[in-house]
Order: sequence, then structure tokens, then C-alpha cells
Amino acid sequence: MGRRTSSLDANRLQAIGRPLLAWYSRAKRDLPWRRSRDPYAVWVSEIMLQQTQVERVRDSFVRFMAAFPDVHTLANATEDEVLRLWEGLGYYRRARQLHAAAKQIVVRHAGLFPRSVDGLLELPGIGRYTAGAIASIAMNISAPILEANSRRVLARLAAHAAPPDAGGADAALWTLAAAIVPRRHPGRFNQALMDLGAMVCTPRQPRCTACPLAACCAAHQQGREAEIPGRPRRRATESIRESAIVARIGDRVLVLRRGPGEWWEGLWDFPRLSAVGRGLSPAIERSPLLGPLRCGPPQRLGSLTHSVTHHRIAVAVVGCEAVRRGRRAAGLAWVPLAKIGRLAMTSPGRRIAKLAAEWLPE
DNA sequence: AAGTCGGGGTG
DNA sequence: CACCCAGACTT
Repeated sequence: MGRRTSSLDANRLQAIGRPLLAWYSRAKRDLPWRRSRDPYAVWVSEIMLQQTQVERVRDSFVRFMAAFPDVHTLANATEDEVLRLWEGLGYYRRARQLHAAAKQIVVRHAGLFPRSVDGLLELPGIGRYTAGAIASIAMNISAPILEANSRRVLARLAAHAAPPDAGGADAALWTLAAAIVPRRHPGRFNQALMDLGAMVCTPRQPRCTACPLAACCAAHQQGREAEIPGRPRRRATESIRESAIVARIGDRVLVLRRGPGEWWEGLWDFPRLSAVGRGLSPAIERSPLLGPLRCGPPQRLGSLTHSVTHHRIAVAVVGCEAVRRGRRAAGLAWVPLAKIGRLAMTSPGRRIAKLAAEWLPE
């Protein structure tokens, strides 16, 4: 056998389960979605948790489940309602796909979840990780998972130094994950791996002295836990400057819904233009987006920045008194500022609305 | 294989 | 500022 530290040998493999599950039973996190093993609840939580930290999901999960307690309720909801309850979580395609999948489950599967990894994979928004998570946690199917936490744990156990974006790096770790997931309690085992990664085997300064797997961790034995796994290459962030327009008539302001192919598809936002400063006024008048809109001199209300993946956007917020409404169009609405809370808005849109509220007394 | 998609908390 | 996160999907 020529295997060395690049993968776990059979002895180390067998050594994982017992100490890991013992650690989990006493150290596991108390999370709202762990109160239920209903596939629907597990599914909703897993979609929310994609690329989103646990602490940011807690409250949204509780609110969402209260509004849509089962797959039929979700399937019958409007996309606006679903998006509004997704507000602030980001990656809104997840919400649209969740909604589409709920309809699919109701129409094609009589409201019952497919009870296999392959069946789950056919639903929009469910990939290899999420299918394995739902299958193992909600259905007691011995399916592997690989995500940010368990990837780090397994990479260190096996001293697998390649960064996640390296070619073939994940394939080896998926193989490892499949080799170690037990037939008994696969869901607990997988969640234990994730909790260990989140609480002990952290990206920086892992707490190896508290780790139940330290004795069989190749990275720890080599003293390389700080450098494993390697960091992926980061793209440079690109800076963007634009203006957001709060066009006002009386107590109403102009908002628009983001369309297909745009960021925040389906969500409402204030109109924005790439022009800033002196060029803004003519840009407003020319903008096919806005009408054209006739309005008085733009007035600076404030500024804010936000980030979308590798873009950093500086927004100058400008208010103006519109003379008349301009064209009517789907996805364009004059909304009383007091009622803007009912719309599913982008996060910067919410902040812009706040500036607008300060501008407009009551 | 590389890009895209949010947002906020942390150091 | 950079880094991080219970990934999926398109090109």
C-alpha cells in the first residue's frame, strides 16, 4: 500500500465516527431547523444556508417557516411574498428556485419530497451538497456532503493542501466524504462534521486542543493546520460609482423592479444611473428608464456603499421633485413612502428609502 | 474551469 | 481594506 499522508488510511477512517459523534452529542449547536426532521424544514434551512452564515439565517428561517409552514403554502404563495421573506439574505435566485421547486413538488410529486439523492438533484436549487444534506438529515440516507466546514475538516484530516478552486481538489474530498459517511446516523455524522468545522476546526487559529479528531489529523500531526486548506485566488474588487434617484411627487416616490439578467432580479429598488455630479441632471432627462422624467434640480440626500460579490459600489443618493409622472410601465411604480415596507427591496434600496424618509417630513 | 450571484460580521 | 460563509448554475 503506497498511500501516505495524502489520504486517510483505514485505521484513521474507523477512528473518526465514535469520537466525532460523542463530541457532537454534547457540543452541538442549538439551531431552529434542528428541532424538526421534516424534509421541508430541512430543505428550507439548507437553501438558506448556502453560502450564508448560520447566525444570519436563524431569524429568517423562523419567520419564513411561520409564513410558509409547509410546501403547499409555499407553492401557493406569490413570488413577491417569497422574495419579501428572503429579504436581506442575498442570492435571491435561491428564493425563486425554492419557490419553483415547491410548485414542482406539489404538481409532480403530490407534495412529497423525492426520497433519494438523485430525485432531490432534479429539483432546482438543489446540488450535490444540498441533496446529500437533505437525504442524510431528513431521510436517514447514507449520503456524503461537502461544504465549507466539512471541506476544511476533511482537508486537514487528510493533509489535502490544495485550495478549493484547484482542479480536482474537491473530487478527492468528495471521495473521502463518501468513504467515511456511516450507514448508521449519517445525518448526525454529517452535521457533526459541519459543527466541528464551524466551532473547532476554524479557518484561522483552529482549536486543535479541543478537537476530538486531533489524534488522527494529518495536518495537525504535521503542524500544518494553519496552511491547510490553501486559500483560493481572489478576484480584484472593482469600484463602481453611480447615483440613486429619489424622484418624488407629494408623498410618493418612484421605484422599479429589477428585471431578468439584472442584479437582484425580482426585487424593488430606486432607479440608478451611472452618471454622477454635474452630469446627473441631463442623464435623468434622457433616461429611457425613467420616463423621461421632468424634475427640478437634484438635491444631495447622502451617500452609501455596498458590495456585490467583487464589486464595490459607491452610491450618491439624490432627491428631486418630479413635475409629472412620465411613462407608465410594468415594473415601475409610484409608491407612498410609508408603504414601501411592503415591497421586497434590495438592501441598498432599504437604506436609500431611509434617507428619503429623512428628506420627506412624515 | 471560471464567473456570477448578496450581505453583513469580523479582524 | 480582506476574509469568511451548510453552493448552484451558466458559459
